[in-house]
Amino acid sequence: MEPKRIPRREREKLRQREEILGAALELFSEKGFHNVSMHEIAKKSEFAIGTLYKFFKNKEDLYKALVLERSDKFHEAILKAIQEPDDEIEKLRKYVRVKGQVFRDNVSVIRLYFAETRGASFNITAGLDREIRERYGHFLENLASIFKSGVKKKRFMKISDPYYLAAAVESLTNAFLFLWVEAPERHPYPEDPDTILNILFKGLLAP
Amino acid sequence: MEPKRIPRREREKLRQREEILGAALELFSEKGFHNVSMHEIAKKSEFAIGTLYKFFKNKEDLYKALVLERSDKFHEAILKAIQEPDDEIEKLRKYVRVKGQVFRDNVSVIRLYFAETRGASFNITAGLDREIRERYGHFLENLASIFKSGVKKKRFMKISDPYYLAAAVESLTNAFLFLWVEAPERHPYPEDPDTILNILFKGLLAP
DNA sequence: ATATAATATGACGTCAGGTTCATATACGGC
DNA sequence: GCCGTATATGAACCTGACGTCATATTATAT
Repeated sequence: MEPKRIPRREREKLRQREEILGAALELFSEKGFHNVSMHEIAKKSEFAIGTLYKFFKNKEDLYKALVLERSDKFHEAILKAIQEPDDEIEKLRKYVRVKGQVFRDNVSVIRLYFAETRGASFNITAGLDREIRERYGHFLENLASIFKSGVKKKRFMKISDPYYLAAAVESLTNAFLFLWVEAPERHPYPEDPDTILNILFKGLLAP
Repeated sequence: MEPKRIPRREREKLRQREEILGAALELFSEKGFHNVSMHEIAKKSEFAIGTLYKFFKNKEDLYKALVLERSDKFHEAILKAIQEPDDEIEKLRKYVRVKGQVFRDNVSVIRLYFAETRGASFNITAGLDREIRERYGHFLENLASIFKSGVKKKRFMKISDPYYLAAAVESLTNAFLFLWVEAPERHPYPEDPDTILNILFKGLLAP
């Protein structure tokens, strides 16, 4: 009966690390990389500056760890969720629903996510850029496979390349999330995933 | 017969201002606001630092002028283009085509545009943020009106709120532009606008 | 309880970069 | 060609933020 695999000391360290990253996330997501100082992060997380440098070799390293770990967790959650249903349509619905859920629960991570997947990745000097894009590419491939199998099973019409369709749902949901972040009351993220998906599912052109 | 309304001196000044903004655009679009120094801009534009401060009261002011003026020009070009055709479908096609055109001709402005409309607008300390979003909002309203009249004329099915449809085409085209910027050879921005629009026009679900 | 090792602290050195301003240069009228 | 005004210049100044390291504090072992 050993619930704690990791030595007490190590666990404490991890907790501290997490504490720092949490404070950093709030600050970065609100003000961006360059408008947050290590002093601020130290103060918010209630550690001394020197301590931060125990965990991360510099500011960029801290940021990189933060973005990578959080976006990994986030992609994992979504990928896991869409593994489950068998039906492609249900997969898409679940994707839309879970993405909304995850974002709702981690509002501050959204800004970082947008900041790093769209545009302004020059926030940081290279490096992170490449890694993030690679993972994002994998994520899209994964989404694309839904469309591929959907087309194969003749459930979906072949209206475009699966990869482009993946990019399309991604950007479509992002658009709704974006509207929501901007004006939560005016544009709530829809409860019913079909509110978003119908834009894809149904044809716009009158027959 | 007075082709030059503006005194020679003034014209010269404007030319200089444009020169500075041009150099700044290239630098900012490549490295982002905080990774570009006034010294760099001065050097690239071949003016003394002091001269920059003749035109702009500080770095933020310069950036703000740049982003606002360029994105205005850009929105104007697109709006003007979609005024012309009468048919809603043609309006959308023209929109997709012209947006691609404008972006192709001003690659460096893309990154700024993405950086400021999506995410990372915390690049700068407030102010710009609000103005950009307002203009972006207007732009979307304008797009939305296409869908509104399309539905009214029974050319379009009422698959979603016009404003959301506007956000959808916007994000859809952005997705393609994004792919293009990332890998121009692998994902060229489509010549035929319907390659993009079919995702909207045709229904994904098999009947 | 004491000694020793491990860890945490934050004052300070250093330096990059935004902004200023005294000086130099160009311009225009006489 | 000369003088006064307007404009351009870039060296120097100054703020602020990163990262270090000598010291203090806490934990562990005996």
